[in-house]
Amino acid sequence: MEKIRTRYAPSPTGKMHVGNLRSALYEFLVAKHAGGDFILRIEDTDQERFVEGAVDLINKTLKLTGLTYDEGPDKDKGFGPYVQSERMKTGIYLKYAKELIEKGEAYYCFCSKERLATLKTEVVDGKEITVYDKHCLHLSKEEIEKNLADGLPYVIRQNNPTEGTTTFHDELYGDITVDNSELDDMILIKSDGYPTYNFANVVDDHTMNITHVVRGNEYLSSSPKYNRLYDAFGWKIPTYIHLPLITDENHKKLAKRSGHASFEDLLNQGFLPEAVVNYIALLGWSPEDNNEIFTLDELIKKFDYRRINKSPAVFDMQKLRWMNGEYVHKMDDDKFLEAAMPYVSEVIKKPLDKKKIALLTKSRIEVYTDIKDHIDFFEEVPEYDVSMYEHKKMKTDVKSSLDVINDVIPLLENFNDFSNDALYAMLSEYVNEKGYKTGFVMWPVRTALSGKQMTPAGATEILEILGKEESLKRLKAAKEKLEHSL
RNA sequence: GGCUCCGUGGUCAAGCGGUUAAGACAUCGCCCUUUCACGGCGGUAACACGAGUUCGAUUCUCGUCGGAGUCACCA
Repeated sequence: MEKIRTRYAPSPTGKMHVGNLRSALYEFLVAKHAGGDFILRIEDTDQERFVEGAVDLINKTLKLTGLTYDEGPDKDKGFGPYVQSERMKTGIYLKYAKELIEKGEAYYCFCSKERLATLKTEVVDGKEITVYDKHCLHLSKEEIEKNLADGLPYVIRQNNPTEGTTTFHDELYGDITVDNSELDDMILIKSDGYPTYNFANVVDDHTMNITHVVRGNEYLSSSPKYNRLYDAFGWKIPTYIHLPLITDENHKKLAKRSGHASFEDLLNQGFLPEAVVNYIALLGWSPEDNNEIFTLDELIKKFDYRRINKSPAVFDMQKLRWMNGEYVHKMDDDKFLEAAMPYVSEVIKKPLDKKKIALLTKSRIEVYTDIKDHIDFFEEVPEYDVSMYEHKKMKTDVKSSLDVINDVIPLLENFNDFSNDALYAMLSEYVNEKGYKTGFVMWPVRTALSGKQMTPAGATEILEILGKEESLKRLKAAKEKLEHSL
């Protein structure tokens, strides 16, 4: 059996959104599951949309996500055949386009923008729909020669039939048949000499021996045109696997232009690359078993493209957050600290044990950016209302809280071992003596220390971290606050 | 609008003629508890509709409706 070769063929026009990444992932998985090769090809034939640095970003993203390619642009060895603008310098696209002209499958077109504008157009949903009228197909040989000799700008168009049908096969969607009358004479070579995606992609996929073309299903309707190209050349048609689209919450295709989250944005929001990859793998595909969490290696083993779903999937930030949390919770403490410390340092300026504070948040956060809200009270007690001392379950109110705090302050003043265990033991003793319930004491103490309803640690842990001096300062402030309110 | 594709809970998603229609996220309740979270247990919630095929349709066929994609010298 031939070796499977897939490619990821992004255009360097900006950030990578999750739809792009998902395509790359599946292309990678289709190849790797079968022990094949995964190739990166940069499609930069649109000079106007080219964005500086986009290629680096693509490389960085693939590296971060572990989608390493077997062949692709290499800074050291030059971009070679893996960047279309470089590839074009060899004249490969024009050569093949001319071959098509000789076969009658393509033709020169000298139509000006002005003439094109006079063509019958229909406006639907704000989009202009124009069908080329094959005007230049009927130019005589002499006219073409003369135009070319005069240096008139031209494009090369595919010559598609107007009758009959074309059928192509997709591994997921089955046979798809389209009336040839739907196939317009798309441009193969632009007037600036660059090939269009439509043409370059066919020439490149063939010459690079791509066996499985895996791409988003927005290409489903143009695939028949590509197949006519393959047939015209007498080339073997690749296996097609069109992927269901990933949409936003409004069920619209994810797109860079609409400002949808890019992989970079997610990273900046505190998401882990592994979690993002894991999550998007599940958008349109599911394994045979019920597992949802797996490494890239496990994915490679399990991935069977026949289990890819055909219907579009909504990108659900909430589930991504959950999944990211799964990864964070399972992380080694050291690894967690490395990533979390910057977020902690951003809020904690006092000389507190930042590592200890960071670790408190590990089981509570889903993404790193959640850290801030959990720990800001360590730096400073926020404004809060005394009603926070009232808790039905703990059976506490303002009065009882003041009593407890009045008791606790001298206890702490005469206590020097500010470690969690010792503090807890000491306060438990007080609780027992008084015949209280634990929460009856801990709730007001914790509230006084934090000014928050929820904290990542219990009262005694907070005491330990804050230390004796700061803790007493806060308790006394709370005492005053409570007295004032009575 | 033409063409193409899609249609199981709010979301992801099993299912591939006979099931009490899985599971996950979210949501709700309970337990655990030094608050919250984690964890554990449980609840609410779905086969778009109409014909046909069949002893029997979520599953096959057709139609309707709904959604999306595409119709560029963008990819």
